Amino acid sequence: MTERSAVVTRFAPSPTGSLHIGGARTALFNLLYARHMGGNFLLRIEDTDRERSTDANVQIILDGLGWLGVTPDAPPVFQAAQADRHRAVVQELLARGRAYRCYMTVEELAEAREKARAGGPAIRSPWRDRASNDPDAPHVIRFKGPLDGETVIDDLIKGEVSFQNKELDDLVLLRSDGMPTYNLAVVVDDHDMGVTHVIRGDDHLNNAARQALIYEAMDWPRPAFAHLPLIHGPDGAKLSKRHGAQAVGEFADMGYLPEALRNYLARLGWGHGDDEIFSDAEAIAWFDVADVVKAPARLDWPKLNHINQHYIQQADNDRLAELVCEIYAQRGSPIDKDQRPKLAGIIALVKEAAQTLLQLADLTVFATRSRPFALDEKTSKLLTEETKALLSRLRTRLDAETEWSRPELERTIRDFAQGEGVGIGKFGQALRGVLSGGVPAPDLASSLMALGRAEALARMDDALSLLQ
RNA sequence: GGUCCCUUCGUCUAUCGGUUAGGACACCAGAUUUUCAUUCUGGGAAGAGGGGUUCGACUCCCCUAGGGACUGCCA
Repeated sequence: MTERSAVVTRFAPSPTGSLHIGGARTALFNLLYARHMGGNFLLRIEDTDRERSTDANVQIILDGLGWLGVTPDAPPVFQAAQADRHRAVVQELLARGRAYRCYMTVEELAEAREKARAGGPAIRSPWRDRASNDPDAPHVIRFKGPLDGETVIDDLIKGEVSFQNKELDDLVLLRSDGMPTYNLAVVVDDHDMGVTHVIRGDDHLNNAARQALIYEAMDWPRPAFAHLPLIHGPDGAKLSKRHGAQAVGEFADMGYLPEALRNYLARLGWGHGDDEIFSDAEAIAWFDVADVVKAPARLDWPKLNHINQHYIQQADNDRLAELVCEIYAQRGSPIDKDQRPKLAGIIALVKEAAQTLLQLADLTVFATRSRPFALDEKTSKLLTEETKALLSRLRTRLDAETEWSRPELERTIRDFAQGEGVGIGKFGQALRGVLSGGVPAPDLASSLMALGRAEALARMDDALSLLQ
């Protein structure tokens, strides 16, 4: 677009709740675009609503972004701290005749609003053209918008969007308690922070016109706007709690890897040909806000799971072991630190079947449970005299195994079946049950590997003696 | 109600006037198999509807329908 020297984007969440998945994607797109253009990505905490903003929520946002790997290039700017600057701009607007004091009561306002909704014109305070200027009486300061003409937003995603100025009401700039409002604060802060590209949710498209008017009134250059469609739930409705999760912290708790969520989010509302799985570097090289899809996208759990599974396969086993340990701890059955290398080995054998870290943890349970344990009903039934005799002989063979490796164990099992003149099916399920106790386990050779010789043989002994 | 936005397989998307409308997830079938899963092969599946513009529209314009956002001294 223009020849601006350096691109500056920002993510501006309000700490009145947790960091939503939609917000996380907005932040990601801001980051990707800034990186793509070789610019900077900033974070601004919009805490002008003093009643609902909390430090805890600020921390949640920071933690969430950190976990996702979408971190700003500078410390966050806190909007409320800029209140003096905001007020100064309002004074300037007043001086320029582009704002006015409004003394309407809440009742009068409610009435005007009702009228506006019933088909009347946009809200315009009767004080707009009144001379009264008593700074001591309770009042708000409103923007004095133009009555005619139109305001055009050249949105990078939506294209040209025009608004009739007469439809735009005179928004409040300064509340009666002297605190600036959102629409004023964003404009001032974006200007002060040198933001060149405002990339934010679709829900702000209407505000863009009002904000454009403020830029104009201050004779400030307008940034480029890009309004992203919102993320909806699987049913097409606005994403909410009943859809499973909305806070990024919840996605972490559900066992998603940050790089998987990043990849999924990037693909949600944006595409690059047939590419589905790509690295951060590729995303940066390929991403352009102008390519973002105009329509809202729905969150699709199965696809997220699939991508997550892919990244679990790619992930380093020691890292996965550490994450799985955390899950064990959360579940109230922590594992000793020195067991971690062994856990990593187990993970290597079972991870192909895991779509989430929670599932990965489940898949390791068979190997980490402590002996002796009761056998499940199904396995008990399988253990007939005949099968036990088979397993007993197999135990001898395994005990004599010189090399405890997967291919070797596989061969031993095969040879054993052949030598006995039976199919693997004759004892395979029973052996699995004996080794695992009935919880999910991988193929026989892998299970034996995961347990190690001593543990595997001990478990067989347990089962065989238990049922003597 | 008003203003604004959106509309390609079930879902995410590719296509930037000329394609048998491609891919991925999901689904179905088959193969492999000692459970579950994985893996492999194959399959069904789309331009909301109606008008234009054009030699030719998914692609450009208009209308209708449906969905969404906003309509606060919230952000």
